[in-house]
Amino acid sequence: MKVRREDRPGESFPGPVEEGSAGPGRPTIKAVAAAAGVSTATVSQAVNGTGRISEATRRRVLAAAAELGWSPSASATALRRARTRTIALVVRRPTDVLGVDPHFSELITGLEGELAPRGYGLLLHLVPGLAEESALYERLVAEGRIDGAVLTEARSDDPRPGLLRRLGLPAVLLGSPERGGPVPGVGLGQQGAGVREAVAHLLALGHRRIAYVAGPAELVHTGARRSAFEQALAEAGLRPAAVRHTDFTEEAAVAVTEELLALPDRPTALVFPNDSMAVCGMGAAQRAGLRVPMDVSVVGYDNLPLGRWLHPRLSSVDQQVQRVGAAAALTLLARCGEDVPTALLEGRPRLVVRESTGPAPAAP
Amino acid sequence: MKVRREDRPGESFPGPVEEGSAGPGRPTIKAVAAAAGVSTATVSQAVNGTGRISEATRRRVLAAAAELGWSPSASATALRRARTRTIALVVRRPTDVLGVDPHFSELITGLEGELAPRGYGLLLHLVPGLAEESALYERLVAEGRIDGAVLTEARSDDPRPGLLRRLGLPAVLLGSPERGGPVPGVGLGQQGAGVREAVAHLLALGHRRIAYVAGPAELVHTGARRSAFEQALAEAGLRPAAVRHTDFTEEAAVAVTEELLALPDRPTALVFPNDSMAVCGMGAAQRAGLRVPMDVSVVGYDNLPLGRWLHPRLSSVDQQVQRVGAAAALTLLARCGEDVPTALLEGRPRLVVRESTGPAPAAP
DNA sequence: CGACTTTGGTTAATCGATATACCTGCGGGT
DNA sequence: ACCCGCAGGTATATCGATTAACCAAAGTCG
Repeated sequence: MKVRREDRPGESFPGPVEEGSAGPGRPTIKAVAAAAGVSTATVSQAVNGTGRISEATRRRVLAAAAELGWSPSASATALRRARTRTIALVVRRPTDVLGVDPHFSELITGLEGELAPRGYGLLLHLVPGLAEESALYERLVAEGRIDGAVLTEARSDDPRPGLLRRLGLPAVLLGSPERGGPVPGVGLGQQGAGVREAVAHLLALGHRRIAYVAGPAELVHTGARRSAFEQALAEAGLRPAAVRHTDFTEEAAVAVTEELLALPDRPTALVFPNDSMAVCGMGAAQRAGLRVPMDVSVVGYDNLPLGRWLHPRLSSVDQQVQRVGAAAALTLLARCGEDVPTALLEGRPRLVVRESTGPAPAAP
Repeated sequence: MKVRREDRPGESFPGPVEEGSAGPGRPTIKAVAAAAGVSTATVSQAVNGTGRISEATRRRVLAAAAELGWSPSASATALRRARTRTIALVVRRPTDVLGVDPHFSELITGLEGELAPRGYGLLLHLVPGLAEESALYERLVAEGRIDGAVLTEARSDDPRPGLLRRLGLPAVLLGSPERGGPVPGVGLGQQGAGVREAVAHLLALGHRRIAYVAGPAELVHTGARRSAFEQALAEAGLRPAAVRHTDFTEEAAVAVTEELLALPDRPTALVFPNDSMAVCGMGAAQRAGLRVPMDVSVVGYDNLPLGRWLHPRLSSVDQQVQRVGAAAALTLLARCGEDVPTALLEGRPRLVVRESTGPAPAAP
């Protein structure tokens, strides 16, 4: 199919929109001032609540503004105040054929919930790699397009906090438990607790050969979770059946699962670093003729909505990404000089037990 | 967990970022002009390629700009030119507890691919309902925050194209085959073809009792696909085993599936309006003790990445959402006065046959 | 009663870039 | 020698809002 444009008889939306076709254009502060019989300065002060304006005049101005449907121009305000009321979220996508991790959908939902009511916008960008991400921040800052940025997936040696600090751009970092870095970290910090709970659950079900599928080694949370996993097992006097690092792709999930299930001493439970991969792993296991959870148990991470509806329903660690997003937004807004309540992120990651985990199979 | 901020000994990122902490602030066009020994007008013209500037001076200016790391201020340019180089995408999410439909991730990927290289940004907003969506456009336009908008999920009596036309905002509408409306439609127009192909596939497999799960009746594509479905069956001398409208939520998918499978004359195949719902339906069927595809076949729509990895792998109609996104971006950019190639959207929706469809079970 | 404060507003500079109108040499034609 | 045209820039108004400085009128107080 071709995008309409040629071979159409009754073309009704020609080329670019002609300027001024919408009448006299949008009203400016001048029009409002004239309508209210005051100066533009008064309008500005009335709307912003600054300066000394009588209640009567203020109402008159507000009425005039509403009447004309006027809102201050974002560009003009941004220029004058050097604040754009825009926050950037840059998503690095592993490969460019796949879409964005569903994880981000949740995060965005959480962010938007706090940003929108305060008149802030979310500027979304997708980049292939870390180098492009840094270059993008430089450009966005150089152009003065944003007031702050949300950094996701902290890495062990992450160049971004330092960069943004140098650029003077407020930022928050997700996925890092570290304190005192160049930018504040938010949530996703007690990842270990979630993993520990998952391990405890599996141990209680009688599992002894538990394998762990980890994310890319360069991510901070990968290490945190991995050591939590190993430690939790160690406390029970066990060692991991296996630990494999992956690049977070579905392909890798399938490949690793197949490999783990072919091990001479097959693990009875698999712990995955996110739900997408867990789903893939579950599929791979089933395809290999194993039943979940009778032959092998599977645990995911993130508790995506979809997991509730699969068969079997996916047991997963809920880390409340939405709330983390909200907290990140609040923290960032505070750093942008906005007057917001302190971000409270009560609770920690919790395991949600569903159907993909069950008693360990009797020893063969 | 609490967001760090209190009870911390070595606070190292205090309150709002203090102004000017990053040195002399970002360079302006004046600095570049001074460095190059020319006027600011010359700098502007050199950078924009307008006016008459000698090649030598141009290079000198560009060098100075690069040296200082200067890019024109987006706010200033936007104010002067009345162009923000920002496009809005407003996502309406059915309920606020769930995240964003993965479908949108694909769409965004496609949009970004064309927007980013041209220096355009994507402003993302989430709203609960249609009324809020319209109000949001009004605000964004009143504030002059955007140059255009991508409208998704065309409705049969959609107020948005008219609204944006009145507001004078360039826009494209996704999911509408209609021509000649107030704004151009893009792709997602031959939905019928995809459904027809799916039906043909099922018929060839021997299915005779095929049920159709439809989206909300108010969406344009729902009607288009539904009639394509009924027509395709009619051509084979059949009637739908059932047609049910839903609100696109996972809950509805599960409920409808359970209802359909409990029908006295149980359908042997189910066609869903998107992959998320198909996955839910598949889960519901399996949970009801049915095997997919031996007892019941399932077809989705969208061909999301995840479908490839489930067990069984999901048969689905691929409508190339990413490409549609790219085409939408190009069409919109053209309407914004940008010089871009005409959007070509070759191909039409195609069925991808995987494992969730199989021969119809022998009649009981 | 005159200096002083307070109230309620206005004037004008400013943010950074763009575009129009306007100079300034300089070579060429006559 | 004089005017013209043009290449190559520059001075300045402008986009729309904010804000510091300022001002007029109306209390206020010793």
